[in-house]
Amino acid sequence: MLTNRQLQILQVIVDDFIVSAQPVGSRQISKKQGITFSPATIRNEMADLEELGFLEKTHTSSGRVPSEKGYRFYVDHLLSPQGINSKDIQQIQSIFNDRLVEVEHIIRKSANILSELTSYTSILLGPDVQRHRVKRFSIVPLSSDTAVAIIVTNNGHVENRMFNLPPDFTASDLEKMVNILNERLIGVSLEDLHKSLEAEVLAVLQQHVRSADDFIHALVTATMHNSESKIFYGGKTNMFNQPEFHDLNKVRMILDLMETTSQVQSLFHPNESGIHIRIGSENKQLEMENCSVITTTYSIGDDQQGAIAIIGPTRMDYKRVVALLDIMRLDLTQAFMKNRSE
Amino acid sequence: MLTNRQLQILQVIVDDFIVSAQPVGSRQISKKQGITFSPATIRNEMADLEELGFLEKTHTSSGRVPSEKGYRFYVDHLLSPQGINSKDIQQIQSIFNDRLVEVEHIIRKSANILSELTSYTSILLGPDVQRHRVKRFSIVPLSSDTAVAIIVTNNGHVENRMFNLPPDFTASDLEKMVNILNERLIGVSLEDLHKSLEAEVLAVLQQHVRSADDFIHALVTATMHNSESKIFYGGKTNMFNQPEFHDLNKVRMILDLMETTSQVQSLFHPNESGIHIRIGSENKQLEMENCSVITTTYSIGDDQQGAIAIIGPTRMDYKRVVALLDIMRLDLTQAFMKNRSE
DNA sequence: TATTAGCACTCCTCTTAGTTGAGTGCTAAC
DNA sequence: GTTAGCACTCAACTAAGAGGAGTGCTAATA
Repeated sequence: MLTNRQLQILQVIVDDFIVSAQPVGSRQISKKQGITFSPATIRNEMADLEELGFLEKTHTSSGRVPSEKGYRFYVDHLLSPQGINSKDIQQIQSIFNDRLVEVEHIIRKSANILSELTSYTSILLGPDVQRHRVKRFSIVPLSSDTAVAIIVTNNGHVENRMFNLPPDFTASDLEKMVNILNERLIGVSLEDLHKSLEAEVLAVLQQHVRSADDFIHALVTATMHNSESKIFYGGKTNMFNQPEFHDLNKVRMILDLMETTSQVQSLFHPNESGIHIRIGSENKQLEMENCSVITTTYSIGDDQQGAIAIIGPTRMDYKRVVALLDIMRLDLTQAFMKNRSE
Repeated sequence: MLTNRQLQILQVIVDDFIVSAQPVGSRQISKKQGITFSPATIRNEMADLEELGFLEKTHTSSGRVPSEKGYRFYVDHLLSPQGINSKDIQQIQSIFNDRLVEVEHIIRKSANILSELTSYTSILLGPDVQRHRVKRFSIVPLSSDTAVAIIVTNNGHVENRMFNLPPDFTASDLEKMVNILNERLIGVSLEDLHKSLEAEVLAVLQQHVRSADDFIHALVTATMHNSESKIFYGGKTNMFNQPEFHDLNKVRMILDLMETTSQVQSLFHPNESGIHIRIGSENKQLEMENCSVITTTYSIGDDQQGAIAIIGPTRMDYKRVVALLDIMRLDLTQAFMKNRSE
């Protein structure tokens, strides 16, 4: 159990290091407001805190730097909620000024504003298209041998894909096919679609329409392929500002990670509400060992969910980011609720 | 006019510097195959070439480095066409193995392979959607007050956008509207669409349908907004490999430029066929003063055009990149022709 | 007993000086 | 016209020393 004084010192060190990025010395701490004891006392306490694993030194005679355990403790126990500047709140509100209908635009704008306000990198996940339900199928023939299949979902998302028509395919075949699809598949979620297509619809189709296989195949790949939710980035190069990322290799690894959809997806914890903080090696990705990732989710009507992540150095301004994410999450959720009931 | 010997020396220097990234000295040149004269002679020639502006020194007693003028001359007069490794050709061909129907997949794959083969950054522009023609309109109502408008183009591209339905809008209104749109606008190109909508269709619509303005507005913004052709990147972080980009600021500026659609668009010269090379400050963007950009175009059926750009340091392997782009351009053009006539 | 002043010690950082080596320009000989 | 020779330049590296921020420990103090 830490004493009050130790808590106080740990807090000062983390707070100071977050803004200065420099090891914090005892003299420096003693000059802080609220600190009533001498540098020597602080040195003793720091030695204890180091022994307990909350602090580290960069070399034998340097000041102290928070360890991952130190950040973790800070985040869990010392994070007093912070108010956000009214100017910043205004900027967030400006996302919703335009009365945009499209989910995508709102999310894109949110990503940019979040990265601007935090000066870190933001990643926003759009709604998980897989859980949308089919609202309407249609097929538009383009030429004698190609056509494009279109699926509209209940949330207004549109998936489409071109496919080849078999040579003996007629307009009436097409019409029959569309009718069958619309009869059978309305309300099926996209994630279940390929099952339904193959199990239920294929047999019926084959009875009424010649060579339906190609079409079913195209439809299956169309819905399989775009399985991931869309990803929006803000401030991709913001990390260049951080002194800990003056190493080209680190930056490169993180940028490369962000180009890999699967890696980005795994930064999030779907189905967990609230705000989550992963510090340094708590992240599963090796590339992220110098980063902290703060994530949260927001809802987009129904049971649809989106997610937000902020990526910064472990020396991140947790207080501010948590506060901003909290506002953002609520505002987005609210905006999409209003949208729906309009 | 340069003497043969000067040409020879300039060529050796550029060729050498392209692979080594180190200033080239007279002794080093004298050891190259085909060089029969002594370092002292070479030094004299180099002094002349420097006076003529083709070479530069990094400091008074360093070897020589090509100037921009030197690269320009090299590119214009010394670029012997290079054969490409059969393994590389095979890799390019692999793009077309899958017999993909979708233009987008082919282009995406091409971007990746180009960046891999060159170890530079590649940017591919997809077809200019603005020149597609309307094939079919449809509107799918989602709820009592929202609907999604869908435009399918002759090339199988699908644009869509949600909009709000006026409160007194009925299903028959919707049907009428769609019919009118399909009667009047089939065959209109997307770039002319908003004109046609406002000039021709709006009046007709207003006669038959209540409060059509909102819808027209949504349709106009839908087609305006996605006006740019899609951009695909390959090897965004490849430039980290180049020693000239060990400076964080340079890399950052270029990465930021690549996030700005308008800036990226202006790298290209639409409507100019063949291969174009911009060296260093020949690029209009200040961020690109250390880069060379090689661009070309390919055709996607009809009069549709796509474009390719490779971005690397001015010390780029022009020979190889030009050869690769040439193959790529032809293969893409051919692939899309085959696709259409299938 | 808890706190603190004092002091020796550590180690990073910055500066200066010296060495090495690759490369040049110029001159004079071939 | 070409080339060998030589003095000179300058970046890059190494070594040594000064300065300074900060620590840990000891002993004095409240």
